[in-house]
Amino acid sequence: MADKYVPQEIEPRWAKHWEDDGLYNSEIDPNREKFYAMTMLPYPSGDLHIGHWYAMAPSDARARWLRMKGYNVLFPMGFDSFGLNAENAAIKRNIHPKTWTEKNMEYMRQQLRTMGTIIDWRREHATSHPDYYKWTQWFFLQFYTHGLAYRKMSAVDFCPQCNTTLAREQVWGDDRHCERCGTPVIKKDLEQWFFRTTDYAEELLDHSHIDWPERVKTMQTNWIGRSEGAHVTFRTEAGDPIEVFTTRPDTLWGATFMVLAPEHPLVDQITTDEQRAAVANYIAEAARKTEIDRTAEGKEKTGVFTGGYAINPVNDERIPIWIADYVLISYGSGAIMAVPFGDQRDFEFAREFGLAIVPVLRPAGQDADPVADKMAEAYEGPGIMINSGPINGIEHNGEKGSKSPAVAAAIKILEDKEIGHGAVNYRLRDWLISRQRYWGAPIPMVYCDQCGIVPIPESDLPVLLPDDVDFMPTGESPLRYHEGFLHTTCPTCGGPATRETDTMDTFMCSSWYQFRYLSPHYDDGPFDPEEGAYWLPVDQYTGGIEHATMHLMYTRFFTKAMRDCGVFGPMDNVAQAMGRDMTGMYDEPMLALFNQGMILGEPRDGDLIVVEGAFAGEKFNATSLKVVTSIDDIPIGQQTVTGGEVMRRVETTLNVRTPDGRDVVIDTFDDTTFDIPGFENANINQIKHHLEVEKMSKTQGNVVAPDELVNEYGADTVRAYLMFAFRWEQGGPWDSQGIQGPARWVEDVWNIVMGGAPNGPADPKAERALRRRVHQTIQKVSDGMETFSFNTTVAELMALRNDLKTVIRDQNVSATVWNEAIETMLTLMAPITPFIAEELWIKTGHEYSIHNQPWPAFDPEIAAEDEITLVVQINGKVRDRIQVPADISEEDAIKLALESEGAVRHMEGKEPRKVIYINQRGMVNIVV
RNA sequence: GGGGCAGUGGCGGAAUGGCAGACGCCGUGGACUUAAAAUCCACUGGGGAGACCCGUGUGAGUUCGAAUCUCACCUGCCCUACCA
Repeated sequence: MADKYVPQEIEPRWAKHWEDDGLYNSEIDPNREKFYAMTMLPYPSGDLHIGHWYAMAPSDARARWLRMKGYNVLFPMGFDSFGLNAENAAIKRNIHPKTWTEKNMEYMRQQLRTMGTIIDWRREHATSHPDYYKWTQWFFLQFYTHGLAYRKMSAVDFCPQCNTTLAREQVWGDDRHCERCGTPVIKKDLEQWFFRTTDYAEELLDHSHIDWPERVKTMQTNWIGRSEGAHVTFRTEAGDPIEVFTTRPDTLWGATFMVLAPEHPLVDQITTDEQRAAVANYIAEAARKTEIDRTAEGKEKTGVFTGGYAINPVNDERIPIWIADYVLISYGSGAIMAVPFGDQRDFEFAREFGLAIVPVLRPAGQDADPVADKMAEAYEGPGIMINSGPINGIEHNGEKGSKSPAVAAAIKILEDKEIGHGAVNYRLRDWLISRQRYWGAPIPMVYCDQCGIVPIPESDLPVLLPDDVDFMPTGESPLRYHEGFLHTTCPTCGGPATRETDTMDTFMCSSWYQFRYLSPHYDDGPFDPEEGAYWLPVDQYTGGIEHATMHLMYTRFFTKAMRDCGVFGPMDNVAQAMGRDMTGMYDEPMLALFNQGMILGEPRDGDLIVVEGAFAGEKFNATSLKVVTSIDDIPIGQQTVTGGEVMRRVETTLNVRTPDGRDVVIDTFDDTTFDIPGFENANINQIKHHLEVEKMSKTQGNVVAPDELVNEYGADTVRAYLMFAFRWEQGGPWDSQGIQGPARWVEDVWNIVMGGAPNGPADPKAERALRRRVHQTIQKVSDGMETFSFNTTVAELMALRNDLKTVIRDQNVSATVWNEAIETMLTLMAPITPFIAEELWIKTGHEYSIHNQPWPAFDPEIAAEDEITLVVQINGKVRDRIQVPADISEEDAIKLALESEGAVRHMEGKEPRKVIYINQRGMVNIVV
């Protein structure tokens, strides 16, 4: 063969050619339908890992497919380049975050270019560049002006490792740890900036205009946590109001005590002198306890009586006020009315402290009222109200909110008596955006003794990050110690003022980046209205599920807030002139979303070793070490020889599991001899340790480097493998053997195409069969691209390869039919393996570029089978298969089926009771 | 405790009411080779000489027909959690 497949030569050449030509430059074209496809932008950690490839390459393939289908496609890329990693690197390695970030981005750009994407690099942006964060700051000012940003002192979550506050969404898990570093958070009282996300709670619950995965919608819905009920105002004996939220206002007549969160502002006032010491003690205890301690104690209720009393507004009963840490200051009003009869937590608390329980409902289907002393747990089900004055006899049907007649009746009474009103409460909190860190966009505000909080005028943006800063992790922003940054003059009065030294949560930068791609160098606004009117909104977004309640909520909030601040106004006229109807187009950032899965590390057994040496206490000091092939070669229970499977290696120490299941720690030294088959001068570094299926991480040693794969196999093969290996939405553990399949496929295609057309006598039947297969492949590949079923898409193309190999062996189609098949196959492959498709396209005498070819048209007539296998079933079991013409009539099919050998044998002369004919599947089922 | 998703060969997976296991990896046998790699050919869910039988986490059900629909259970993963 004259020409061998050398991806290392082909791929860089085409990558350069395409870029020099601007083949993938996306320009506004009102005559063509646009498609804005986007993948979540990477953080510039410094190395593109296999997860980036897995997220981007299939997305790129789909964008390419849409492009060939005739859409004007925009597929941009940028960097989420503010953030803690850069700052931590600065502290650790004494490199400036800017230097570190820029260097990483430069390297990653090069890596990304090997992937063969249709990224339009002219539109790249990085969120840490001043011409980007100027507009992040501008959005802050817009939100501030429109009342969507406010500053408040509150108990906020603080990560002691990252030395900064976190938004509620960024605190994860049972132990409430930092999303980024895993350290449990602590509470701090701080003045912080918030965005009013809760104003949008109701709108964020509405997912009806977006095609997003159910899972994401459910997670967001649960996160927002809407509950319907009522606000009720109780009063202390002194007349101070205590507002509570309840989902069960119908049970108000059973409220026998109140509980305040220990941090509640009224606690001090209510507490009587006798109780003061006990209360102070309890508050101190609660503050001291970490979240972990609280959970560790399970649901054991603790609390203290304040000595104070409140009046139940519906029946004027005098009820005691307690404090307890099961009431959270951060939810609702930080105070509850306790109804031990109908709420399990209140029930437990009442039983613990001997408080009154008043039944207020007769459970459905029972003919006697419940007796408080006999109850084992609270009753939360439906029934008829009792002991509840004006609402006695009304039904609580178990439905939530006003759908329950009893709840509706209770709300009416509250509103009539003006002691409360129907209300909706959300679990969602306002978004805390202040971060006490350097490497982020400065919040553009100043504090003036004369004028108070003053926004920086738009014309003075951006507020630049100073370069010369000490990166000491103090828990306060390093900017606070930068005199030149800190001290400024008040924009209003010109007097001395200090700047806000906190920076913004980096999720703020990524909340609007889809807009900046449109015009990354535009100077008169965050994006060019001309571009926006054409490209917006994003048609297809792809990325990981981990951002369901973070980035994906924030960007939805941001888009809606932008709309309400009038940011999209300038686009309207342009859109109208273009003939685009933008109704509802500013409500959601991304119309469709697809979540790809994650690639996990490859599992592997550790080396089996036999070690000679001696035990020194618990450890075994090795003099020689040998890798063996069988567990039977390892002696057990000896003093000078041990061994087993290597489970872990830390420096020169090995953790080994012996054949009888014990764990031994083996120390090796400079003079320890190593005998490892396949290595000349073996050393400890060549010992392989056991790997479980886990997330990839450097410390685990299970990281797959895409650069190495590209060097070895070429980007086309890596792309194809990532699309073929798993269901894209699922992901799974890496399999280093599996890449052989796609590697052979790509190489086969090369050899098939370079081998040229067959030259034997053509067989019309074989020609028809080949054309049929080609058109069936067009349909299946198109369907697969549409539905993100990339694995079956590649499988179909592999199957076509198999058929072409058969044709080569049989040498029985004409050059015309052959060439048509090759042409179509290359076009179908172009989105998946862009380099080899282009190279072979040109080599087979076609015009540059294959990536400007239209997607092949599917012809159902050519794809139709003319003969099918008729499956004959008796009572649902396959008993025969017969070849019949595809257009066989029902009668003929049934007749042939009844006469078939297998059917006759299994019917044993019985009469068919019923015969079912399935046309589409070519099947006859005979019931006897 | 609440909510969601999933369970198919040794492995990744295909089939969403109609021939279970497409496509690929691994494996086995053979060809080529002094040999190996690569490549090519054949086989590759289990049982059985075979006709056939069994088989999609378990058990029931609906149906002429169930991996697919319904119910219960088991297992795993994800989210959430004293949310009033």
